[in-house]
Amino acid sequence: MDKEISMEQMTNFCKNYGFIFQGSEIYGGLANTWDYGPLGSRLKNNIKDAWRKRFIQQRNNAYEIDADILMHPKVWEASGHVASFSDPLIDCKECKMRHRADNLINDFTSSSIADSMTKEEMINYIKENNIKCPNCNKSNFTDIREFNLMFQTYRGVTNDNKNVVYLRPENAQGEYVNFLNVQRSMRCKLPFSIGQIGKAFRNEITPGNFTFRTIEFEQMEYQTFCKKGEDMELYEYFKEYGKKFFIDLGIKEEDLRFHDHEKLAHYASAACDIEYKFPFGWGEINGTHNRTDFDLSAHQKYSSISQTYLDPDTNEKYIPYIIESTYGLDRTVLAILFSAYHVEKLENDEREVLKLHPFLSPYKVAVLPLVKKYHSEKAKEIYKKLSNCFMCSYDETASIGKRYRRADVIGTPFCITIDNETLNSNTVTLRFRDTMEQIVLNVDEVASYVEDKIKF
RNA sequence: GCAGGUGUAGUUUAAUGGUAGAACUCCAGCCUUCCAAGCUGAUAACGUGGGUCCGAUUCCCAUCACCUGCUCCA
Repeated sequence: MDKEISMEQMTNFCKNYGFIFQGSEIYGGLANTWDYGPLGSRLKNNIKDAWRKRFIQQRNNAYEIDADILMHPKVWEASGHVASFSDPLIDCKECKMRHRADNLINDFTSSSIADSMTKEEMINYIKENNIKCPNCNKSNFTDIREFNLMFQTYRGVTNDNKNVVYLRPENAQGEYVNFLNVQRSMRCKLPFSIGQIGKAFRNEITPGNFTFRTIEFEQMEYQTFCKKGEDMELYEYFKEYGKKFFIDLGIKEEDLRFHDHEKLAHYASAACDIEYKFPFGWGEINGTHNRTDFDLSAHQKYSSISQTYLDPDTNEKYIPYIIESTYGLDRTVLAILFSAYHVEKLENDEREVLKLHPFLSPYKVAVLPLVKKYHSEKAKEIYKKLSNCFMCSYDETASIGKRYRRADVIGTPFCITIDNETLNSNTVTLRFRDTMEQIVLNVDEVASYVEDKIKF
């Protein structure tokens, strides 16, 4: 961006132009929920399509699925989320600092004995050993409260514990439990990939930065199943492939960086984020993980269904390794908005312009009659025709200059004006958003001209 | 979850213990033949709930939401 824009200004921008609205706004809002408006959902869907093109269409042996949000509860036991997503939290009554009880004990003893303790055992241990708050050095804690990051609900009409189901906290398990289904039905050989776009839910209390951290969020996930030994090469490959994807979407390379993890999640042997430089600092927009054979092994154990692959080349049977590359869709939308937002100084004026990749733009062409009473009939005719090919907008109010600006600020790459020449010789003036250059085209050439320019 | 800040039309804001004025935007009309022109008109706001008070947008309390910084998570 040429001009710094704060998170607050971006929030207002998104509201003003119909990209993103606060969730349940008329009721005062619900924390960390945001609704995509007409332009925001177009942008988001275009990003999904761009991802599909790069990750499914243009790659060999890659398949998209659409798994259910609700899955068998055992899935989350196998994945480790039931255990590791419920942290035993404890608050210091003196300084109000919140801690994890198991960490307090483990740090105190320099061991991992708390990992096998129950809640009561942990409370007692802290009391007996007079473990102090690391912040204020006093020992006056609340009870332990377990806070599970997974949203729980119940199937059936009774709130019986046996009927607990979870909203998925990640999409990945949908791909893993369908590994064999996809492999058989698509006759896949390793390595192959399963991608999925969908919503996931995490019941986090932590505040978000606009849509950066929300309780409901959408991911574009890509799981590549491979032979052990080929995993690290693929891992490195997908890190770079992901970065290139973001650059192709229009994010500047200097606003991106890799962040290798030292502390790893329970399922991963290697993890690296791609981060974007947001106003609040660097924030993760992609995560690439080497999940090894952890997930499929766990599902084999919990389901008693073999998750092995018979390698036709070597006749070996083994559980594949998985390289996961996850894209936070809402975060990608936000990063792209920040990247695209510009304020340009003109001679006596300035313009706000969203320099989106044309493929991502909500509208591809704005159709503008030069003078409403002379040209609007013809313009509507052309608008109707072009709308068969791509999203168009139509604007006949206020001056032509103002209408150009309206198109600029929402990222429409092309404007065509309908004037007397259109009526006489069937030509229109086509104007580029980025350079404000104009060319004259025959009406019948517009669609194919634009189609060519909006490719991803 | 902690600390601080903010909350008045879509946006930016003004004033006020006696229910609010503007600019921009948007809409309608006039004008206008290529980059936010002009004129006329219209719509539109005190986050929510309590309390004090004859009366609260204003003072107090609570709550909700957002922003900033921590913390946490990945």
